[in-house]
Amino acid sequence: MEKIYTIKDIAELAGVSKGTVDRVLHKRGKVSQDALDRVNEVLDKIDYQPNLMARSLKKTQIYSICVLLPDSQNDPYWQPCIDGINEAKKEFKSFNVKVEIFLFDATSTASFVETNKAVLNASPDAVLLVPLFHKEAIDAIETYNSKGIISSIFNNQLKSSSIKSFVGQDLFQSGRIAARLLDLLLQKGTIAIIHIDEDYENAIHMQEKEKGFRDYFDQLENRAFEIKTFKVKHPQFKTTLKEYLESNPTISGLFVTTSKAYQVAKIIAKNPERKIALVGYDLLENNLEYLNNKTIDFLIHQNPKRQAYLGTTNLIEHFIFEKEITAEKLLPIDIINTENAKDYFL
Amino acid sequence: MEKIYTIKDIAELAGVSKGTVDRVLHKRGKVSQDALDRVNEVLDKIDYQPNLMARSLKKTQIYSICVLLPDSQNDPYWQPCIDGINEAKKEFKSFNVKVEIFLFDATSTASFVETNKAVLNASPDAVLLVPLFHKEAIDAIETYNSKGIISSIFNNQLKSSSIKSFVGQDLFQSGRIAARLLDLLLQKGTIAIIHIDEDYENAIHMQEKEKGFRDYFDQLENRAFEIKTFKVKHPQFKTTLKEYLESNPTISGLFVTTSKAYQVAKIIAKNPERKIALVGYDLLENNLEYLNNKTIDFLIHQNPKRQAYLGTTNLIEHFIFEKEITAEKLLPIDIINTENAKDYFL
DNA sequence: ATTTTAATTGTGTTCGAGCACATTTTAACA
DNA sequence: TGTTAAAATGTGCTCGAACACAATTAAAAT
Repeated sequence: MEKIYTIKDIAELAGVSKGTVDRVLHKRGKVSQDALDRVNEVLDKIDYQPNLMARSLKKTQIYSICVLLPDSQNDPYWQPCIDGINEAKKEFKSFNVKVEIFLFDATSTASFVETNKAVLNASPDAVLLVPLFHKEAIDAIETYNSKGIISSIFNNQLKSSSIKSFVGQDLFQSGRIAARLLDLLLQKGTIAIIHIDEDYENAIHMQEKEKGFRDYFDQLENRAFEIKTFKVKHPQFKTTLKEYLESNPTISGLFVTTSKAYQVAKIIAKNPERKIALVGYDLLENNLEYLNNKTIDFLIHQNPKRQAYLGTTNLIEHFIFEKEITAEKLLPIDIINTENAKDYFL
Repeated sequence: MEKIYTIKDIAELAGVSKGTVDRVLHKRGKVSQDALDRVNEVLDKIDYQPNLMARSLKKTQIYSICVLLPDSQNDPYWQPCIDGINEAKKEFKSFNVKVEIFLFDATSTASFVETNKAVLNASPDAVLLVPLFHKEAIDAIETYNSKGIISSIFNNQLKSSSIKSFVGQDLFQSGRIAARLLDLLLQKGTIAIIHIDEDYENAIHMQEKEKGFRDYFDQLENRAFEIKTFKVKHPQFKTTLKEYLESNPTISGLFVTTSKAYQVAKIIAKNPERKIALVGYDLLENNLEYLNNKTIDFLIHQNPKRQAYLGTTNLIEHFIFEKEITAEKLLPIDIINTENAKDYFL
């Protein structure tokens, strides 16, 4: 247990006053070369760790962080994020940080833009956002950057030099995991990748998952599988998928790239004679229902709660502990079946 | 954003001095009924949150926590625990807590007892330990309790009213998960539960896993499986298991209840014509090797790092933030295959 | 050499809680 | 009623860092 040095200790060792040490440490005001050298000599010799309690007690500045994510009203996937953010808030409530949540409509680009404006209006020190809309997100992040506001993202990856941090999963690998599971479930046959609802061209996450999925089967020695892709949007969803399955009687496995596996499950559950293996995403209540009755075989957990929690704490700790912001944090990709599902809610 | 009250604020509101408020808050010294009522009235009305920075700045007392776990020299399973504890140490290094690690020999009851003595000698404020030896652990915990030292455990459950906290997994459920996976892999046939090395009668964790495993198959409607149990200790391990498998040619699945699945894998890998499904525990390097060459189909991750981390932080936060100690924290039981294994090392 | 100005260095207060000690009030007793 | 003991209450310092401001020293200008 090494000695813990204070500014006063350093001042004494260097033969100057604590004011001078302070000036050296914070590079403020003018210090003579002589004093500078003497203080630096001491600083080199010892490992000075500023007392964070004392610092944050003195500092009256309150850091402000805004978190921008989709409203869970339209998509329950986002609800756990709110919980994660609130957990982070609670954990650091004694510190000088204010965390505000801003929700936008995941179906509306305009809403995303507008909410970003509102965030800008609050002029926070940092923003954590879900960059659902590629172009608009880039714009927003550039604007934040130009105002000196730190931007971090979670859930989706998005390349931009203005982004300080990303928390999420390796979606390519995520696709591979789905592939491995269906390989195990089926051994051979035809599998369809189902992209529901979102615009495939703009949804990089779907593309990445598909790439990983196909990559797995491409690398398999025996070409026992045939992989198809099926894209469908909501309004005609039910009939279209039904027809698709009927016209492709060889399909014995489905990989749903979004959290909407329950919608697919609802359809295939109506025809229990035809056993179709089904792998999807996220622990929504609807999904769990079909997981428990074994219509869905596996769910892949994207851990939105932890993503939001880590994204938030990463920023908080940067401000109050001067921690470096972790540029990329990839969370484990959890495989969920009937038996371990409920453990993930604690 | 509600106002943050200080002791001074409360004193003014109640019309007393901050000394009196302090006495009320800490129930020390004598306070007149009148003053007590007035302060409590204010306290009821507002939500006073003591400033933890100020508190820990003032308090010079250093809390001491000892963590007692098996040496990873004999069993690499324990290495991640050390990492988890060090992570906790690092995170809270600015605070007045000292965390010391004590290692014992997992194969020696005497070593466990002795290490507990050493811990007692250090007279810490709390102890976090792995209660590997049932009787001796109970004894140690009782001793700690009698000296006013808080005891928490992780990895193994152990019932005692003197234990303040347990971090671990639901082992019964863990067995069920293994069962579900083998069900999926095989659909039908004979499966053997393999208990390696440890003394089954004293290893409750093995018993619980077996119970859960059997429970799953008992609840299955179609009795498509036959479940056997096989116990073996190290010296004769190799030949015994080989003979066992040869004399039971119908066995097509194995469930190894410890982290030693690689030892089993080594044997069955020698006879690749006979395909045997294998599910085991823990992300040891040896296990991962056989997972990657698909001799092991699934590993169940017991997350020792996180267990140790949470056990430690739980105690630290109790001391510095006066948080309640969480009595039981059950971690999710992660299912690992070739594709998601490496994600768990971040 | 003396004044003025700039550069450097030191001192003292603050943040909020905790606690020792000083002071005041109340109760007890002669 | 006065004295003393006991109970209650208030005051002031401390923790370490930050920062404003005062004090000192050095350099420049007269």
